[in-house]
Amino acid sequence: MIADEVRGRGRPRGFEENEVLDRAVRVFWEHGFEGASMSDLTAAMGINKPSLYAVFGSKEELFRRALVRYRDTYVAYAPATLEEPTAYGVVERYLRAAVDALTESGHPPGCLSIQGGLSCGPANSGITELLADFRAVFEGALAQRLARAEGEGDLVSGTDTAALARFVVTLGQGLAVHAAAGAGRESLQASVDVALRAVASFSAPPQDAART
Amino acid sequence: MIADEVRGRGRPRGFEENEVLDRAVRVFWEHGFEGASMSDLTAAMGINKPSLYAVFGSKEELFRRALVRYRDTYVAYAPATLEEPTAYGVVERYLRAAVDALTESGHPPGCLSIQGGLSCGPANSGITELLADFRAVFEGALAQRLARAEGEGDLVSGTDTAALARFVVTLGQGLAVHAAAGAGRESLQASVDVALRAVASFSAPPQDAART
DNA sequence: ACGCCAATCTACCAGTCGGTACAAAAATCC
DNA sequence: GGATTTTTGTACCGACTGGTAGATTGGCGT
Repeated sequence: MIADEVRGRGRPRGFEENEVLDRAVRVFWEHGFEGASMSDLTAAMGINKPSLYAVFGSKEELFRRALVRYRDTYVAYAPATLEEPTAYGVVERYLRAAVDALTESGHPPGCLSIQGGLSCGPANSGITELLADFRAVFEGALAQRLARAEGEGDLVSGTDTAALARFVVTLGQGLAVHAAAGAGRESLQASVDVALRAVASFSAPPQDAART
Repeated sequence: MIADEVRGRGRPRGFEENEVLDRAVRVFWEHGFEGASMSDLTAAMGINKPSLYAVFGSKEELFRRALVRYRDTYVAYAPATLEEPTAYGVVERYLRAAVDALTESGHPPGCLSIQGGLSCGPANSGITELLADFRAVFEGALAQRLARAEGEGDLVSGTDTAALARFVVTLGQGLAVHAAAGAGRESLQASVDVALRAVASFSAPPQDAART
């Protein structure tokens, strides 16, 4: 029995937390941490500053909350791709899904973890690190998945799986940069076509047709 | 006879234009357009604001000047790579040189055209576009070079050279993102190793061993 | 040596930044 | 129906933003 709506004792809130957080995500996504002012944020969220500070504490904490919300809402596809049975399948599904997500209509193009604050002023360098750590999480998970694939004989023995994982996420980040600059979905998918050739060159041939 | 030092009639300048511009490049490179305040800039450049405004006009114009200076100083290697005789050679040299430049000690890691302002506040969206255009220039030149390579039989006939060019610059931008986050040179070069496999798969076999 | 003129310095501008004090408003508990 | 408790709205805080006015400095041509 989870009762998160505790029937408070004072005046009830006039907004839902995730709802206003979603709006904050959009503003940060579009303008970055420093480019989004508190006025922009409160205007988009439809609440006043005191309410915002009462719930989220500070601009930086709001951003951290928004980043988590962004992950759960918009990047849930990424870990799911790791469940594909083959390494090639994982990479293909991830890159295809990434391009679709980066160019989906209905939200800003690109990726919050890139747009949010690749570089910040001296006071906000913590944001840059936060985002770098955020991106590193999936790279680590992908590297593990590809290492497993090599162990399973799914990638040719001796494959540098860490380099392959880094290649994939590096391309993914480049795709995010390009998407944010307005590149179309088809042209990005064409880049993915090229990248998949590299991945294919590491994929072990089907077991029933092993060479030698 | 070019006399750019006109021996002025009033008090001579106490600084050299390119010298202070170089310092501005570094500040923008590290903190981005919005993250770099005029105080940061003047402090690093060693001049006062009125001097700065007298020479450069505004923060945005200073950034435009800094970007040109950056291109001439730090990205001169890029167009030079197009002179390699083969498409594979062009791409390999470009990506290798890019990684070296992105991770070179003595200046901030990464690339000004990415760090400078991937996203900006509503007032400075012009900076974002300026940088996107800046990046697009090399992509266009590379696409042309690869198209020429296909015509010369250097790439297999029917190769989507535009997609290949986009793939290469997309990876390059991903490398810049990774480098800015502190990735090491070796690990980035390992990613390039992977990427080159894709490029190799488009390279026509040596003429003296043409198939069929 | 004097006047000219551009470059420099100090001090300042209005506007915005992130963040808050305080009182009115709206719900529950007794 | 108070008294209590929490949220909301307004109005404000000092600090800093990009950008400038005006007096001063210093090297040149004459």
